[in-house]
Amino acid sequence: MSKKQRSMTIGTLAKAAGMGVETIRYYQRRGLVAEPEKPYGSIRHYDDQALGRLHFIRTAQWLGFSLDEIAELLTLQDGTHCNEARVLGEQKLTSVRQKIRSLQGIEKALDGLVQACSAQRMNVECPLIASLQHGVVQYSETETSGRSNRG
Amino acid sequence: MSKKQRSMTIGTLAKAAGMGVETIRYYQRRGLVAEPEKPYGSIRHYDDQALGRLHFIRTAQWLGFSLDEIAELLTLQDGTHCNEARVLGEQKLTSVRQKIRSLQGIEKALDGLVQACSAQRMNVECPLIASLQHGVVQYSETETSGRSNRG
DNA sequence: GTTGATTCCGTAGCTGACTACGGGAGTAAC
DNA sequence: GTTACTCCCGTAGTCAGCTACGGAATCAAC
Ligand SMILES: [Zn+2]
Ligand SMILES: [Zn+2]
Ligand SMILES: [Zn+2]
Ligand SMILES: [Zn+2]
Repeated sequence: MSKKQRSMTIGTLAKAAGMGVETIRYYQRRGLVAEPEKPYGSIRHYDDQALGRLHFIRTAQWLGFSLDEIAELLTLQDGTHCNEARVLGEQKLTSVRQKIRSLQGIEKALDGLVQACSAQRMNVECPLIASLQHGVVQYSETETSGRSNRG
Repeated sequence: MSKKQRSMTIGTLAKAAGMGVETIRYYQRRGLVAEPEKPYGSIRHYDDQALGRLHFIRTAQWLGFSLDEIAELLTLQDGTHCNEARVLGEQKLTSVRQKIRSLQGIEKALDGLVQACSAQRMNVECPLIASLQHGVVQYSETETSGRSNRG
């Protein structure tokens, strides 16, 4: 109880949520947040519930969920769908861990190259460049299957 | 010495490099690989050097370099620019480590949520959803400043 | 010497998550 | 009551890195 129900314009809401007005409109178009009724010859007004939804979206996004996935999460909002939510969370967790592993492989490889670079003193070739040319880097490129790391 | 200088069409080259023809053409447009002369009324031919360049690109890409950065790396190809190459490598290494750290923060948060989800037995609310709504997750969101994880 | 795949070339489309533009209507400050 | 911001709304542009399309020319197989 005692929820202060202040009413905001979209600009105020955007500022409160730390995002741009256009972003909110975009979410509305995507169906992620509702567009409140517009009083005749006036302007739409938003309440704290709308702000909560934007928070939800931002946090879920930070956790790696796409907007499509967030739309799915939002259908579980009543909190009675623990199993479904947990499954989505677990899937995301798996993919995050995979990303971490593949980035760690890359880190190892890059670190090796940079160190070789620092160490070379009499060689003509730069070991880093040479490795890119002759493919000395290996470290389990496997799962990322080609170009890595993004997505 | 003893470099077999077989001559390939773009299709063969693409197959050898494990990428599509269109990708190679795209790299040509971007200036990452050269387009060999086209004999009058004939077809372009590619050699092992071209293949090497594609390998270079793919490996560098796997290491997290963008095509623009790869273009820069390619100007250092003669191997006499160790310092420049090393600096680029170090920068990339830094950004990779940053990504890993922020993903680890996310992993921790997600793991916590999933575990809370699994543990709840008598509560009405799903803890994962509730956290997204009320913002219980914190774990140093700092450096990624907003939506995370991508880029 | 005909069929069927490849090459060539320019241009256009895709994904995801925004971001910008333009022009009219509404609102707030002074 | 005028100025200056903000809202509304539809459409279009951005970024990276491809991927697809279409129609002619060329090549490889039989
Ligand atoms: Zn359910
Ligand atoms: Zn749950
Ligand atoms: Zn130099
Ligand atoms: Zn070097």
